[in-house]
Amino acid sequence: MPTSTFFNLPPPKREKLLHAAIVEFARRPYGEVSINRIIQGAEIPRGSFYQYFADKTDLFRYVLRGYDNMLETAIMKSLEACGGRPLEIPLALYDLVLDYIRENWAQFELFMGILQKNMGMDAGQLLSLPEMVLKVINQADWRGLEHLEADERLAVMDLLFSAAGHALMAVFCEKLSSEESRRRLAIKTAVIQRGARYKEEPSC
Amino acid sequence: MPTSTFFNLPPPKREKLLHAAIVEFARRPYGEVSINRIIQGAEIPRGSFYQYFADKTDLFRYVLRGYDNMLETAIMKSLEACGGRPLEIPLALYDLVLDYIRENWAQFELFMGILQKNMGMDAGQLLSLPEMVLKVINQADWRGLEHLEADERLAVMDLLFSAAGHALMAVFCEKLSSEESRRRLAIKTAVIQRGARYKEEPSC
DNA sequence: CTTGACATGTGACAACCTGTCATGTATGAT
DNA sequence: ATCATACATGACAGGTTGTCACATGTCAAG
Repeated sequence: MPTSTFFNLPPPKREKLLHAAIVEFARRPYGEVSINRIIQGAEIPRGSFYQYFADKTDLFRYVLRGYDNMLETAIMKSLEACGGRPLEIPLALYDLVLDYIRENWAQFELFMGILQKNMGMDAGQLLSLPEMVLKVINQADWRGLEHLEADERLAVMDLLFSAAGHALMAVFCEKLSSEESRRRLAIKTAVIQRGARYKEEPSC
Repeated sequence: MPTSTFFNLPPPKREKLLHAAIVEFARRPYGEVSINRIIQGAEIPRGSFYQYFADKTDLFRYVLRGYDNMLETAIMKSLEACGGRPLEIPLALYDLVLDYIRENWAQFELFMGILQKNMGMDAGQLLSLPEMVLKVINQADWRGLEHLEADERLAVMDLLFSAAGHALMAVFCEKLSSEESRRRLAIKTAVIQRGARYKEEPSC
């Protein structure tokens, strides 16, 4: 947690520091992030930085927090966009995020840069995705689906959100075109919906 | 790639260096790995290290490569263990890896430590999992299943392998017990098999 | 043997990094 | 005007990496 001193800072100074930090985190993997470069970017002396943040992880945690709300908003919007139908949510989320990316490219490039460069370090645990998935499950409308136990709902949404995350990451890392990545996500959704069933004797 | 000099090293020396590196990578996140500690552990002078490896990433890549084959073996064994039935493979893999972990704890703790501490940095791209998944798809026996296009097969196995990976990681990070993690993986498998279907008018 | 060409070993070094801390400065209450 | 508290600051110790000039092996040809 940043110190109270940081929050008492005049907003322009605070934001300048934050921006310098975001840029640096987006450009290099965590281990190579240099506080020196950050304070140069923010034009504050070294000592001041440590007045505001305990260390690099403290700053990193704080930076990521800032994106958590954004992601939650996107998820809630996509829940709405597909009328609460749970299986459609991850695809809607994919579209929404990609649209957002195109409009706010600079912003998102930073965010994805941070995720890409640091995922695994801590990012996974810092973004409170698991909680968000639970929230979505509770708010989604499951009535149109054949009955699923709570465990099964969790399983389905876990699979789909994880797939959506991979799909977005693949686009950002330029491993796949956005169309191809969307197509694959759609196939995954469809397969989960239809099921990969073992053959049975005809029963009707 | 390590230099040829490295490969010309007398095996004991080479392995001592490698072991020191593995231990260090397993103990700290990539950015905090200290070449100083590695060369102290291996009892070689600093200059020698740079005669063998271009830098830290070069060493890291090489270390990870060593585990790639191990993983491939495990996957192929699990393919066999479940008689080629594709949907069972990830569960079999989960069991196999967990058994292996219990028997070769020291080895695997290192491996998982490396993955956990560095995943996202590069590990995902270094382990050639995507290729392995393709191989499994080709070798599995899809005849028992209702027809799936090639794309759909890829989608299914992608979902399941990703789920298996998460399941193992959850156990290792002690976020879940091995039983609970296996249970969730089994549910995911079952859901994918059965499908999360929208209700239809009765058709028979 | 001796020479020389080449592969390998070596540690001092510059240049960078982080987190601390003693000291200086502002600000607001009394 | 005094004082306490909050804040600003850069020099510093101790760590890091990658390089490089030089020392030492090794091996084939004269």
